[in-house]
Formats: sequence, C-alpha cells, structure tokens
Amino acid sequence: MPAVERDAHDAGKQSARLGDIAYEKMKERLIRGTFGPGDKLTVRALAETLGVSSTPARDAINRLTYEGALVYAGPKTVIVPFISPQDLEEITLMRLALEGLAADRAAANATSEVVLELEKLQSQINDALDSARFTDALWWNKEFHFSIYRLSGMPHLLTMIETLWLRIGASFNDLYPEFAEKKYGVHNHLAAIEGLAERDGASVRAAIESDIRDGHRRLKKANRERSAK
Amino acid sequence: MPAVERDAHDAGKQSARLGDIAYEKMKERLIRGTFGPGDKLTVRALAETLGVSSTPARDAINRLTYEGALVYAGPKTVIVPFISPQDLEEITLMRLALEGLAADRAAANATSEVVLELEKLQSQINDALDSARFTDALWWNKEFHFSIYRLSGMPHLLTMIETLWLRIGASFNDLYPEFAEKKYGVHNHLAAIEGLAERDGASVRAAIESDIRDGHRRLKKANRERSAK
DNA sequence: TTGTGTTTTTTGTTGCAACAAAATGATGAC
DNA sequence: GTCATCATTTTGTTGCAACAAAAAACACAA
Repeated sequence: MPAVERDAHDAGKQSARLGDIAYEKMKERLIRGTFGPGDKLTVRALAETLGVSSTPARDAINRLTYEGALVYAGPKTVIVPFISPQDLEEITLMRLALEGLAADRAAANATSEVVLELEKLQSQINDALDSARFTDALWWNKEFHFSIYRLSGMPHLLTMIETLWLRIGASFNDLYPEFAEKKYGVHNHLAAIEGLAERDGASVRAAIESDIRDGHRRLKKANRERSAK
Repeated sequence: MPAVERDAHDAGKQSARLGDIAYEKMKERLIRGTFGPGDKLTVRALAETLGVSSTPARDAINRLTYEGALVYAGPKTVIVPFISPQDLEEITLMRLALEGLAADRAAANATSEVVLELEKLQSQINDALDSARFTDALWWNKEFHFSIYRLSGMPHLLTMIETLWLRIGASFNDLYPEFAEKKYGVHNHLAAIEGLAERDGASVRAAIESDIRDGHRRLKKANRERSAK
C-alpha cells in the first residue's frame, strides 16, 4: 500500500534542520546583496557565523553550489559567481520561457485582492526608488514578480524560477545603483496588473516578458559601462 | 546493453568526491528504472550498497531530494515519488517551455554529423522497441533528446531539463511496458531530424513539442488504465 | 617589479559515534 | 477483524577529529 505523499519543502513548513536554516539564511543574504561576485565562502566561516558545526554549513554551501547560486573557482574554493554575458543571455532566455509560462497561467487565478496587493507592492517599489533605497526596490520587485507567479499554482515552476533569480541575484544587486532608473519597469508592471484584472493570460505574459527584456537590456548596458572603467 | 555515458556538462570533470559518485549512480538507477514509485531510500542502506560512509550517501540522497527526484513521505522517510496528474501536467508544461527553447536554439548549431548520429540513435530506438527491450528504448530516447538539446550550447538549460526528466523518470519507467507502442514518436523524431538538417529552429521546436505532447497523452492514458485496475 | 620554488596554513571531505525523533512491530481492548 | 497504545528498532542529523589536497604566504633570484 503506497504511503501518503507529503511534501516537506512545499508546505511552508518550518524545517528544524540546521542545514536548511543555514541555506535559507544564505539565500536571503545573496538576494539582499550582502555578498558581491567573487566573494569567497568557506564552511568553517559560515559555521562560526551561524554558530553551528561544519555539517549543516557544508550542506548549505553544497546545495547553493548545486543550484548554481555559488560556483567553484577551484577544487576547494566556492565563490559568488561572476555572471558572464553568455550566462546572462542564457538565463534571460530561460526566464522568458518559465516566467512567461507562470505569468500566463497566473491570469486564470487572479482575484481583486491580488490586484490590490500588487498595486500596493508597486507603490512600495516607487517609494523605494524615490528615496534611492535600491536594495529595497529590488526586494519589492521580487515580491511583485513572485506574487504573480505564485498565482499559477505551479510549485515546481516556482522553485525553478527562484533558482534562476538566485543565479543572477548577486550580480544584479552589485549593478543596481547604476542599473536603477526612476520609473524603470513601471509601465510593464502596470500592464501586468491590468492583464490580471482582465484575466488575460496572453497580455500578462507579454507584460512580464517585456519587463524581463527591458531588465536584460539595462543590465547588459550597466555591465558594459562598468567593464569599461 | 547501452553503454553508460556521462552528460556533456560533467564529462570532463573528474570529481573524486564520493558524494558526487553516489549521486551519479543513484541518478543512473532512477533513470534506468531500478526503483519504482514508493520505494524507500535510507542513507545507511545506500552507504552499505556503495561501500562508503553515511556522509556521502546522505549527500546524494539530500541532493536528489532537493532536485525533486526523491520526495519526503515523512520527516525521516524519503521515497521515489508517485507522480500525481497535476505534477505530470505541470512538468509537461515546463518541459514544453524549456525543451522547446533548447530545440529551437539547437538548429543553429546543427551539423551533418549530428544528423547522422541522430538517425543512428533513432534506429537503435526502433531496434529496442522491435525486440521489446523497453528500458533500452527509453534510454536511447533520452539520448536522442539530449543530443539535440546539447546542441543549443546552453548548459544551465541542459541541467534544468535533466532534473525535469529525473522527476518523472521513475514513474515513466514504471509505466513503460503499457506506455510503449511500436512506432511511438518516430514521426516526431524524424521531423526533428529534418528540421535540424534544414537549420529550421521553428520546425525543430514544433517537432519536439509534438513529441512531448504525444508522450504526455499516452502517459496519462496508461496511468488512467493502471489506476482503474 | 616579476616570476618561481618552497613552506605554512587553510580547506573540503570523509568516517563515525551519539542523540532525539520517527517508523515499525507487538500487545491488548473492544 | 479494528483500532489505539506501548515498546523496540531504525532513521536522519549533528558535531567532531583526522587526513589529503589546495590555497596562501613567504623567500629569494633575476
């Protein structure tokens, strides 16, 4: 008789495992921009920082490495990755495919409550940009996107999209001051909200794809300017 | 019996880590259908099977769990997953998006050598089906698909597609005897080869998408029939 | 300054024992 | 038989020491 299938990582359950906690904390820091490309990570340092032994610290670093959020710079050296133009190109294409799908499928499950929540998130993005709190703007931007993707009701898809964000997250953060321009993305976000209100999958997809493309264009530009220095 | 071949992205890597070796072996077995849905995995059992200590065995099981190739059936119980209709639906949509992209981008890098290799792989699929060696047919089918996707030159994409195959792999294998029908997929595969020969990305994409959709349809049907018993 | 060979330190991995918690098996009441 | 309760066994996780290998620091020559 088959056992009842439970899903530990999906159910939003608080895992008591130290390794998972370490992983979540590191993920948060990577997204928040605590680290920059090239920063070196060691299991003993992380273990001490978190006050745990080396096993859970090692678990966290290994997992992040498997997911591409960290990379090997040598047999015994893991660092926050530098994103090459090719990497950025590839990941952008994958984001278009996956986030486009999520956006499309989100429309069917849109409610007026979600629309209100998204409008609130958008105003928080605007506020953050107005006061030059770029890290906050990036954070709310992420919340905005994932609030939409969550509507799709596709958990596998959601985790895959998240690992893509994690791969470029640190570089993104690193570039943001140059990357940010007032009103960036506002138009696309408003279009996405409108599409959701009308339950029009195709137009939500178009808005998100446009947002990703715009972001990619600016990121490439910022990267070029930085390299020139 | 088909030879064991490593994928392109880790072909050159001589990873001496026992945990990686354990992971690769388990991956191989899952794809090969050594396990069926519901089979329970334990670190001590795996450790003994492989003749290593619990640490690398645990590493392998944890990694497979993070990737979705194994799932928790309880706080201390990991099993080979049963794929629900919803899971299958979701993963199929993701496969269409990702493998469609890979197929599209493969066309630009197609060579006559690759076309020949694919024709050879297709004849091996046919041979295996003719002699009812379903596991082999499945194996060559995988080689066929990934030979195309490798052409895209997108390593991130390749590993993501692989994890998707791994998630449904065991169920796929489990159903295969009922799933297999002679000439299944031949038409789509030939269309893909033709598209590659003509460097026509759109038609390669269409062929692969059609193949995925056909497979999904048959898999759903087989699953229904089995549940009915 | 730059390169090169050498020494010292740091690092990830592995195996293993201890522990708490979960899974399993046994028992008994209804 | 069915279900609940208890005892036993099995399980994953954690911390830690040992080890080989890699990285960093150093010394010295050109």
